[in-house]
Amino acid sequence: MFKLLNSDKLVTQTEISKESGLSQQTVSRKLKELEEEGIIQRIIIKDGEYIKLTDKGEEELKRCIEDILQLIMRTKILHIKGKVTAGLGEGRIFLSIPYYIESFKKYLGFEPYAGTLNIVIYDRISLENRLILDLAKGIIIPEHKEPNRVLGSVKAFPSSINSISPAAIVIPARTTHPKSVVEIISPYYLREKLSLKDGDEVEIEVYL
Amino acid sequence: MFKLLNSDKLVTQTEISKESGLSQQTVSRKLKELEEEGIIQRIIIKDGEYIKLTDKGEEELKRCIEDILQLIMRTKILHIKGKVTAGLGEGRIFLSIPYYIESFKKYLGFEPYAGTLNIVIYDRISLENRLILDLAKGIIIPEHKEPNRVLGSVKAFPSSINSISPAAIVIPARTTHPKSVVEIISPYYLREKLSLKDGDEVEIEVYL
DNA sequence: ATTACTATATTCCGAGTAG
DNA sequence: TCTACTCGGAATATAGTAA
Repeated sequence: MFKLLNSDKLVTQTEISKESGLSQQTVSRKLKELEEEGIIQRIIIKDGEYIKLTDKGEEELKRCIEDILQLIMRTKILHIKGKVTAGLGEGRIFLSIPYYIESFKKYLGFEPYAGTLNIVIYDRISLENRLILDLAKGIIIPEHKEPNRVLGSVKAFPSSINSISPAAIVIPARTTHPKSVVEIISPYYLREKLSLKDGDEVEIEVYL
Repeated sequence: MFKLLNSDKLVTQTEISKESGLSQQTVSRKLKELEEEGIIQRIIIKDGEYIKLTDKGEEELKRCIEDILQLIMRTKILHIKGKVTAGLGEGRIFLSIPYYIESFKKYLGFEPYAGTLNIVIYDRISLENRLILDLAKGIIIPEHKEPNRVLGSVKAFPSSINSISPAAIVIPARTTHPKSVVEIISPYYLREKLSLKDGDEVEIEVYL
């Protein structure tokens, strides 16, 4: 049932019924209820219907994931692997702003080196774990208003990279990054400390 | 209900009942069912019970998270299958131009092998997914002007091919390709690495 | 084909209560 | 106190159809 729910494709209740093991009638009723609750939006035409999650629906599902995470994250460690890449860095801008440097020191306990290490993710598991970071709590460095600009909030996750710590994945609240890139800060110049060059694979352990 | 489920603390069904809004009787029955299904493990004593998720339970919950992620992911995974074909490659031209090689390294995190793998799509679903790529953001390798020529921008999507990654689908901004062909780059010589010959079917996972 | 209504069948919940 | 049973009523699912 779920898999077909956020499709931009035309689906029929019979298809959903087969996939979910429920009857077509139950699917009909459930979809109607979900629509009435504002979880999904439907366009019904002669040959079937188009179904889309609403923002509210997305929020609810994110809450579900958070609840589940609370449960299974006794292990509290996620693994993300990827390859070192240049550029793409919004993070290095943060590292030139005293407010963020002070905040990292205060919230993470270390003074960050003046640049970030950018990692491109290319496998499904790591990508999923990266998406979980969007939903997980993390350490929030709060928004900071200055006379002529607003410094947006940043979420950070204490991590180790190739077994070196401390380090942290930082995710700006407003990012233009694709979800397949993460930025690491650390007190060390990691490229040197780990002898990394573009394309080298690294393994990140993220502590939730 | 959930929050108390993985506790190493002693909990009573009345507590869970209050937290979940269900009756103590229902909690009793549900816990019994979960235990019989092997999702949780319980130690019941006079003052309450200790409840722990089993490995199976944890797996099931992880599957739930994956399902939900599939639904809400802006970063979606698309599947495209097709058959290996020779020629048609505009891509191999890119791979002889240093600017593109450097850019692929920078934006994708790997140094591409000097040739592309061309895939012909022949089924409706894959074709639809291919068309979605035209609309999706992807990773843009920007246009580059040189004294005597302009190197057009290229859109890339991190992918895996027959579970081998890293790899990327590359789509030139100005292409003469039909929409039913995609070009893959990778650090590997994929034909050899995957023992492919013309006409072999491959499955591509694309990360949006 | 579709989606969805109505009436019947099944499942589920919780009050009372036992152990 | 605990957990867990029985059982009647409520909620939910399906079969048969309508539109």
